[in-house]
Amino acid sequence: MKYSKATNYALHTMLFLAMETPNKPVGVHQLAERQNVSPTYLSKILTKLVKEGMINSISGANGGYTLSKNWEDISFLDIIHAIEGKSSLFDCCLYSNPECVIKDVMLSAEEKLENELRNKKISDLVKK
Amino acid sequence: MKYSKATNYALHTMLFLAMETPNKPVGVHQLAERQNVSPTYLSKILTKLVKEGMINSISGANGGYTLSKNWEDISFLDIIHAIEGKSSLFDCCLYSNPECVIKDVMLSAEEKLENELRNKKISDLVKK
DNA sequence: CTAATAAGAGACTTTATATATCTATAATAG
DNA sequence: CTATTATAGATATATAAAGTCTCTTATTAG
Ligand code: SF4
Ligand code: SF4
Repeated sequence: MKYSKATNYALHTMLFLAMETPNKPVGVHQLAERQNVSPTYLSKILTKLVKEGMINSISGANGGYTLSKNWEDISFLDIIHAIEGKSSLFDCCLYSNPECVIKDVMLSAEEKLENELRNKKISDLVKK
Repeated sequence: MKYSKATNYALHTMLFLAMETPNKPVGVHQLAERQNVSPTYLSKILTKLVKEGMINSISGANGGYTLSKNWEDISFLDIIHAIEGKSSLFDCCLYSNPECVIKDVMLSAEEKLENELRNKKISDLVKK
């Protein structure tokens, strides 16, 4: 079990954008170069962030990506969910079993992880 | 990112063994049947638990698996680590960067998850 | 001792997912 | 119109998970 590289790229891109001049679009080429990843692949990842409303994309010359208006509220968990999906880490075969003991432990542990990631925002990393 | 099925099988097997008469070996065939998994595959998973000293295996007629002496101390985290390995969930490209901000957040969140899993033991599920 | 039983080991196959790449299309600034 | 830049979809490659098969080793009931 590991976070995907795509999640890593998404987090770094958000951090880069947060450190840039606001409202000035940054092209995927530049973002990809800083992370040693192909622009087309990064583009595909960033499109997920666009669809979740975390960043805006601007086509055409001088286009690129900018952070969305509400970017200061975006948490690590939001970004991870956008890339990895929102389903639980633990797949139980019988969700209907109300007596289940294993599931409770696994889900409560996952909740601790998510709480921490929900409380950390990209904007926390920028404000010094 | 998801826990593997192998982890699921390992957790369930530990729970089954904990509910059985102590010291009476349970064969892999029986354990596999209860989980709808092939015996040879489950065997491969259980061998990992044997190597970590969590369970004992007994060959030959009337053989099978028993919990190890210290089984009451075995945590969820121990079992998960035995199957999934102990490496971090977050792979950072530059571990050497002391200024890293993303890594700190990811590792501290993982720590919260692990703390919870470390505090929950299989024996907690059996004692009523 | 022998035959049946049961775990372990290694090679292999299959399936699924992650990680890309390639090409074509759409939007926009100048 | 043309150069630039994002988006979409098909395809390809790599890696890992999940499962099978066969042979070996250990134990014990009889
Ligand atoms: S014990 Fe819980 S985790 Fe296991 S099969 Fe039942 S419901 Fe699922
Ligand atoms: S910022 Fe942190 S996570 Fe990102 S490359 Fe640097 S050390 Fe790694």
